[in-house]
Amino acid sequence: MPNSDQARVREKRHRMLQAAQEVFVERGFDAAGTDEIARRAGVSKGTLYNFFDSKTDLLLSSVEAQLERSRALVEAALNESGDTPLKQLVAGIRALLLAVVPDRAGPEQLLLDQVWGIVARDSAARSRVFGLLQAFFRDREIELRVLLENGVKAGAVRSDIDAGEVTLLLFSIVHGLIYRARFDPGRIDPVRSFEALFDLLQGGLFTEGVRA
Amino acid sequence: MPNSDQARVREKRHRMLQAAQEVFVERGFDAAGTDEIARRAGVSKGTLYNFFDSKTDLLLSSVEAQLERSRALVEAALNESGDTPLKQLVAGIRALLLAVVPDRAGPEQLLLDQVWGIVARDSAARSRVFGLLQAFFRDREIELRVLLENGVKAGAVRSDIDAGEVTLLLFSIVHGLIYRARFDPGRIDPVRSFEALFDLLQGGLFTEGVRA
Amino acid sequence: MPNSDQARVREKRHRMLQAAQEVFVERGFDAAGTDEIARRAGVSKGTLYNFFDSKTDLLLSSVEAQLERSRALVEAALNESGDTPLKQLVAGIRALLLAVVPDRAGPEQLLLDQVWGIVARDSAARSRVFGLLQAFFRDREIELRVLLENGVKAGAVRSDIDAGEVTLLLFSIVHGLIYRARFDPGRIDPVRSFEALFDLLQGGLFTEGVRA
Amino acid sequence: MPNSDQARVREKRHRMLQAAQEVFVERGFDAAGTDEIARRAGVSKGTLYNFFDSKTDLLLSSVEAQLERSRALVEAALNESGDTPLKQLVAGIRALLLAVVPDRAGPEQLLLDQVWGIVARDSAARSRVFGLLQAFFRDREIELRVLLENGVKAGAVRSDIDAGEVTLLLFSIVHGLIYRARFDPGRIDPVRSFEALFDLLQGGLFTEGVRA
DNA sequence: CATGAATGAGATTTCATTCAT
DNA sequence: AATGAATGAAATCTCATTCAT
Repeated sequence: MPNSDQARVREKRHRMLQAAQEVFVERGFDAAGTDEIARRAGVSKGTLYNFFDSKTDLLLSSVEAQLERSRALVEAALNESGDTPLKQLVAGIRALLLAVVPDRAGPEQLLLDQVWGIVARDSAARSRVFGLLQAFFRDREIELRVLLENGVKAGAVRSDIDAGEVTLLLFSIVHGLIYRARFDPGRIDPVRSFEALFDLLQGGLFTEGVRA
Repeated sequence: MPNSDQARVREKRHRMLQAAQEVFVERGFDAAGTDEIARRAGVSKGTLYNFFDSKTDLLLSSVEAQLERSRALVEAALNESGDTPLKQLVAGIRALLLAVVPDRAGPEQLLLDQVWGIVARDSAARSRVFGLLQAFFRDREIELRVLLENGVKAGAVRSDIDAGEVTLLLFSIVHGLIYRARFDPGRIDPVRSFEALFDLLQGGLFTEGVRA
Repeated sequence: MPNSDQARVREKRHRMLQAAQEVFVERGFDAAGTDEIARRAGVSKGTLYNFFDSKTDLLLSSVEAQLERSRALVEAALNESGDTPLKQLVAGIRALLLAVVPDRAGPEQLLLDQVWGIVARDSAARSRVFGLLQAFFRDREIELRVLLENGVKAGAVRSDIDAGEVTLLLFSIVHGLIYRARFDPGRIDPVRSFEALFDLLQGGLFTEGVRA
Repeated sequence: MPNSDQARVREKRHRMLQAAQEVFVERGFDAAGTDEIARRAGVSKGTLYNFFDSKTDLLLSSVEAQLERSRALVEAALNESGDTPLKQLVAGIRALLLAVVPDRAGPEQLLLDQVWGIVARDSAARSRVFGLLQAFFRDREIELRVLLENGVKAGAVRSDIDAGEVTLLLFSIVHGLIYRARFDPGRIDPVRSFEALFDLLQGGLFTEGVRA
């Protein structure tokens, strides 16, 4: 039954990544022990190292898996979003935000925090994680820039803008609000702030209403 | 000469923080050794521990010192900035950006990266570092919100906005561009993007030109 | 075809011993991995353990196989050697030397090196390997002592000697030159030194010429 | 009291080497644990690693110390030996033999066994240990060759010999007898065999009696 | 106050061996 | 008989922190 074997292997790998993610987020990368990860995954340490080269590989593979989940969430949101380019655009940005805000999407979003301490000391890890993040955000940007351009064509977005530049700024606000909310959660609610942003842009950047 | 003694002590403390900062940025917090920090500072490890409680304390104290330097830079920029509220506002935001972008302000700005691995495992550190960052950014926001409100009074800024909200969004863009530029430096130039933002806001948020 | 089966089994066993020998010599016993041995032999690790009880057994069996090869080399040399007892004696000693000097007989002769680290910690292994070596060298000594005694009878060797004692000393020189050449290869050439020994013994121990 | 400090440091280093030597000989290099070495030396593992770079360094430093002890033993024997070159020569060779035969000089002489497994996998260790052994035996050879040459001048040694060659052969017998006695201790007594060698050489190589 | 030798808990990773298929 | 994934004990080495001098 090679088919069932493959499924079991995939499931085991998934369990290990899941456990790793949890422990990394709870304890931080360096304080996380491979012992605990293996125990939570229900495998031996040896098996852990059969699947992953090192603890660092385990972290970066977890990041990879998490980005894939976020991608799927945004994709689903885009498919379900409204019928005008502007509604789709707003839905897409909101989905991205919801997919990566720890308060909403769950603590596993804090996994990315753990890479910054690694990239300072490990150039191979730096290359890999930077590549992953670049690819993820460039793909998301392309999706949304298309929607923005459609909005321009439909007359729903100011036509004298540089769509790429605006997309980047919108994404930066996503990044920035999330970053800020991390250490100032009592004051900053990224989702609420984003609603306010849409209101602000309406009449400026946007020529028609964007609130649901 | 107690005066000279005090100066010598302060200078020694400064040297230790400087050395710590360098090593933390070069190697990452966990890989950084107190041995090397002490050696670079020209003191013994015992002395290091007379001044700081722990390696974590050393990191957080370094962060504190760096935020103070950034604060001074922004203050200086505001004092030298133009004579209209809008020019002052733009100068202030630009100064903040320049003060905290690693590419411009130097690699020591990467110090903050090292904090995220710590806060996951040490709640006391989390409280302290979050407090520092909250205070720093709230103070900067207050300064700039005042300028924005002056801009409203002077008719240079749209009057139907929530100044606090807009300030937060402008700051978020600062955060977000810096965050993004870290892992996508070939594509993102935060300073250039900010100039583009001002152009975009002109005619929308701003009612008059903001470029120098 | 049970006959062909037996041959296949023997050949497989041979391949495993060959691979083990190579890896032990290249990496040292403890650094050698059963994974690599199995891979080089073209079998699975499970098969390896069907043929051999443990990694130690694999090493000692390799030693055994190598001693058998050396025995065959010496036997062949004796059969082909000259017609006088003295010529046969010299040929036999030279053959032994050539069969066990790593520089001439190949690096597999270094296999025995790996044994000394094992015998310190494993008394069962010690018994087995000491037994193998004792048997090998006693057999060789008996062969050569007979030749020496024949030489005495033929008047080619001083008659007032203890043949057993002299044989032992000649063998010790073989051992010693090989041992020394291992760590001082630039200075010691065991084969050349042995020729010099024969010259020296001529006129003393031997009463007639021994050089070919 | 820097003087007393130095002495304490030296004594501590000595204790660590002593403990290491014991454990290496008892268990073999790879099976020896740094934990046990530290415990027997009465220091912590950290201290062990303050003095020695690695377990391998600890082994090679132990070998170095042991060679120095052997050197001192031979030197003392030479100083106390008889008044004729021949007596000194025989005393020197006997002292060397007694200094390095495990049965007589103690089990620590088995330390050298442990290096052969290391040199196969560690070229830096190989260089170092080969250098140590080369230096030790070359120095001993020089000492004894001088005595042999003095014996020639005094007419006590055959004058048509190559003193270097003969020295090497005598040393090889030392090596070889020790090697052989290791795995065939019931049959080989190196000291007795050496006495027999002197008897054999008398009248051949030596022109006068050498037994005390 | 300063020093730096000593500590020892703790972490990652390896690898011989087993056994279900 | 053959396979190779899984095991998990074990081992070296590091490093923040202390404290006697």
